[in-house]
Amino acid sequence: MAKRITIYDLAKKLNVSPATVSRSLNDHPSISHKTKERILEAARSLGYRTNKFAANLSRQRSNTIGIIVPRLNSNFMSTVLAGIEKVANDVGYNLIISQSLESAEKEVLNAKTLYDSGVDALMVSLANGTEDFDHFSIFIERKIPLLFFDRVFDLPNCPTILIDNEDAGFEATEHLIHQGCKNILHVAGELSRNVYSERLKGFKNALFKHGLFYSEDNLITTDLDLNNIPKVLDRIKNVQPGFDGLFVANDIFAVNCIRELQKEGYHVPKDIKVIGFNNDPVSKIISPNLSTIDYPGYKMGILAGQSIIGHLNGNIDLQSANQIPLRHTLLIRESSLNSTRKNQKL
Amino acid sequence: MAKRITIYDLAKKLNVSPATVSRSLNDHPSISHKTKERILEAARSLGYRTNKFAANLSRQRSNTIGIIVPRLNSNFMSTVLAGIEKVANDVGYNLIISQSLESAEKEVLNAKTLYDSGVDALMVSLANGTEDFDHFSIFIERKIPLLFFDRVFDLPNCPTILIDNEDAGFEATEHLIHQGCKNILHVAGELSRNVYSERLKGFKNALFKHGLFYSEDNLITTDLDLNNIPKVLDRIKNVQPGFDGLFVANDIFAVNCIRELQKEGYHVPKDIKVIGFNNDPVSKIISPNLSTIDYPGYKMGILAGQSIIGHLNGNIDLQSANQIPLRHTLLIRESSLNSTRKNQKL
DNA sequence: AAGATTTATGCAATCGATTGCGTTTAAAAT
DNA sequence: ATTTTAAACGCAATCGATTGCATAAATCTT
Repeated sequence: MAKRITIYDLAKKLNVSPATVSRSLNDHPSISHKTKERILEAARSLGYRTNKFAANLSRQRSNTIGIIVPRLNSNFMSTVLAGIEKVANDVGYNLIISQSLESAEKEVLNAKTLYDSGVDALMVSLANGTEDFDHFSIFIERKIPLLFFDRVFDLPNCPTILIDNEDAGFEATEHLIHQGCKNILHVAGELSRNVYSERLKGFKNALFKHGLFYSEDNLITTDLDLNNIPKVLDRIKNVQPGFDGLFVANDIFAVNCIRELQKEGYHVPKDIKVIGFNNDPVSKIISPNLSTIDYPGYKMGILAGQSIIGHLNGNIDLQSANQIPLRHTLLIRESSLNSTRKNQKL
Repeated sequence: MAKRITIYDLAKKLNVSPATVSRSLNDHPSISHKTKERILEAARSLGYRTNKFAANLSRQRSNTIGIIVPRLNSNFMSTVLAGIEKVANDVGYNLIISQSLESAEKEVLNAKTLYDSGVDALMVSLANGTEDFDHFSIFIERKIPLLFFDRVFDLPNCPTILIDNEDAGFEATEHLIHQGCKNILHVAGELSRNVYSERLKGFKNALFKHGLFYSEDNLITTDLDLNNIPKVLDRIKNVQPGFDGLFVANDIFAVNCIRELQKEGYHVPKDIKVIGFNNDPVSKIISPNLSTIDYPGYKMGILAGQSIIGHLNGNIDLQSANQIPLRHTLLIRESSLNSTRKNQKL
């Protein structure tokens, strides 16, 4: 109905200058308490709302943080986002979220759009397909804070937030070994991404440490899409000597493997012990419950948010710590346990 | 490094007016092909990027859509968002996503912020706590397209996208009845939200149609947070005659109920048949597989996105259809089946 | 070749808020 | 009462792109 009201309208109505109105609205010290009150009151009653386009243009910032993730609809990712949104929202920042759908081209496009949109900072979890990083250089040149989380890449001055995937992979594998596994199959994601290559490293290290043999047979790399399950089953059924352990880089994939294995008559953990990664809610739903690595997504989001906002506010405190590590936890559940006396009920 | 370059820089360098540059960049018809080429080329080589603050201010729109959801980190919601993001991104719109965390106050705040941010449209799935809708009126006054999805409210001229929850609830319940259930417990969400109240309606209708008795004992309303599971278990253990059916308004809650029931020695579906809602991935992981209602989240996102973009572009085609219905599907799986000869393996 | 059209471009106002600097007014100092 | 100092406020430029209208250049008519 009524036109949108501006500081000029307020100024005219109250016989002051637009500058005074602006300063009042922003609680500038050099405005008397009285006039501030008057102006705030008028603004309230007339339903004034600041025009962010103008404000942004003027002060060259948007109070907006851009985010690029591979996909929104994964439990882990949406949990991280929830964490980021929480802290961002608390300090008055908006989030523009876009997904690369694992495509490098889309990631490039998204980065451009977000740059154009004038985001004050950018947070990225890399697509599987991403090979080069030129699309981020404009952010670096323009000193726009850039942060990677989970699927990271080391760029100068860009904080990264992640767990020690190598160590986690090591722990997971060693746990299986402790449970008696001698021949373990590792299902990894795209090795171009740190999270998967690191976990694989840990896997190999553990095998090596315990004198177990590693060959190509012990590894399947995939994009972890569920239609790759048959590949895993084939491998398990056809490779001799048979596998007694399975370490999957992702819980969703792991539980689906278990279901398929069960359909084929395998008994988990008796015939083959399984451990996943992420502590996705499904891990507690599957029977037997899935052992896994807890990967604190929400906390990661919180930390990522705090770090970037620290940057934006010029707090040099934590930012010097360019690598922010997060603690993972090995969760031992039924799917990996050596069934000695564990067979009564569950 | 170098300052950000503007149309004025381009204009000066090419000896044309900023207006010409602007028009070229926007492929305005009244610019000759030749100069357009020159300008585009220069823009490219100098790395010109449009300043959206200025553009937005000038043309009073942002190419941005605001979204408020209860929470990001639910499989259903993030799937819907993925769908919205897909279509929005394809036509050059950005998404600002915020979560209300089921709090009415936060929803109000988010709405204000998004309004201030100058979103061209707003899409909302309501918080449990929301009771009044004044925070949306400014959008309506300003003719900013407003759309509700999933958790909706009927406001004049606001499209809503949802499935027929009443019908779905009815089907789910009737299915249990067909499987022989005589005494069904329904676990509902907050009845202030359409999705849950409608499902309850369907539940009651089905009972009524089949001559089954309904009392308060047959209903538990909760916020569907998992720490309410004990309530459900208590009810099931203590009410006589015992329940032989369980209809839960949400798969996650349902599968956790099943797990707990199993721990207490109940056999699903023999002792009690269970059906959920949403077709969350976990429904296929739980053993026995959970019967449920398929709720096409991704498609909902796509439709919601298309609808709002249709509005923004002035396509009156589908928008007159203010209620966009989505088809749900009853998925019959093991958790609800009358186990006649179904007991061999699974 | 002069006028009528059409095609290309430029001028300048506009979008609304911010902010450095200068000016006025009020309070404090002497 | 006069000068200093500080507190309040206004002026006007600025941020960068858009766009209605006017004008100049090119093309077409006859």
